[in-house]
Amino acid sequence: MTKESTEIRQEQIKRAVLEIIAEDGLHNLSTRNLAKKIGLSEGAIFRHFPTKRDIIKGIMDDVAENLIGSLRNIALKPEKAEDKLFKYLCQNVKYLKENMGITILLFSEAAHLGDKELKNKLNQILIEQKQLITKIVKDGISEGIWEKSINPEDVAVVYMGIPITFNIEMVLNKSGLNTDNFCKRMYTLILRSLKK
Amino acid sequence: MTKESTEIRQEQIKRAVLEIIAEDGLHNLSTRNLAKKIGLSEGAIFRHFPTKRDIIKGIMDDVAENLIGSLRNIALKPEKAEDKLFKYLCQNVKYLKENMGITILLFSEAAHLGDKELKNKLNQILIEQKQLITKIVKDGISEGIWEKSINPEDVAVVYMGIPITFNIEMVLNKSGLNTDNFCKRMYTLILRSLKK
DNA sequence: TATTTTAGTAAGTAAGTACTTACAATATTA
DNA sequence: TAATATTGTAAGTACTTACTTACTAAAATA
Repeated sequence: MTKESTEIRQEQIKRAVLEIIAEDGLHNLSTRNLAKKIGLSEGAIFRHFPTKRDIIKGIMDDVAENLIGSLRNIALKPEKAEDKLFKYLCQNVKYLKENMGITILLFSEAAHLGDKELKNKLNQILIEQKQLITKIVKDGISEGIWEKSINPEDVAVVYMGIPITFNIEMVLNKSGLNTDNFCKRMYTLILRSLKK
Repeated sequence: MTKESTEIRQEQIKRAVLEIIAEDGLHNLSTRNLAKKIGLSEGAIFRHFPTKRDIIKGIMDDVAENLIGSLRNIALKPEKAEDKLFKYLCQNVKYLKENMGITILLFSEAAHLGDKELKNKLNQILIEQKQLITKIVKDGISEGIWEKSINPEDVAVVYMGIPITFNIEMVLNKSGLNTDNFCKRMYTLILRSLKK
């Protein structure tokens, strides 16, 4: 066995978690299968992560950094709100498509409700996403292009459902839903409810 | 121990499943806890259901009958599309609120992907819901009150996200989200994207 | 009332879980 | 090169899981 640093192994383990979920389903996510996937013994897993929960925690932190980070970039740039909304939605959908396992993992953790720390992490991810959308909507209203009587937070709630529904559909009938089209179509609809 | 018929026990067991999920989380849904909740021995559970999966299957059939049944009633009635849309949304949200455990159960099963039959059952539930919404939108377009260039199926996708998001929020921060208000606010937004 | 069917129990089973332990091989550093 | 820190393994732990078995008590029926 070639020896690798903990850093590399941690990345391999987190990647393997998402692969197992996407390919074989969450019920196959055991430390045994995890080790098999990477080609390590089960004990080696625990050399690099103290518990299985810490692996999940690590993945959640990645989401907070990568997905939320890129969304934040889009939402806070000094661009036209309309363009930001479009880019935001597309980036969101794209990330979920490329990391299919993540959504399943996140919401399953929410469903299991076992761990308050994980629950809070997920909650914060969702809250920030909603805040960013709310911001974009407010920007558009300030620009004068969108109806000012609209409640930006309600728009955020409706928006949030779109990537989630997208992901559920992908999980249920792995049809090759066209991301580009999906993104544009949803954008068109949301825009209709925003415009004056 | 008083003896009860299989019919009664089956209902008790299904109800107990939802209670356990809503109160203690999905990770506490074991046949052991199930039996304890009802006050039976674990073996007795298997007198009335051949496997644990069959219990879940039974609950899914209930959803198909009760929720989808009532939604179908609303969607197919000869009423104004606007009124139907509102009632549909409210009924949907109300059902999820009263049967909190159900959504968690359904999507967790989707996430676990273990059983193709369960997956198909869930898929059909979602497909029919989308079809009903699509129908209402088409009705509104026929009535001439809604923009005919809109794709009714896209509206259905956006719509579907709303009850799901609602439920996720409920699970995550059991705040007493006002159902009436929630329903009206979301309705207002969707209506904006539909109107000419 | 006697018999048969049904619903219950206690105790077990095999398989799976996350995680540990004692030790060995490999890098890194002195 | 020798000492040390690090990463690996095989085997085992205690526990939980869905489900079974052998038997018993209570209804329903003849």
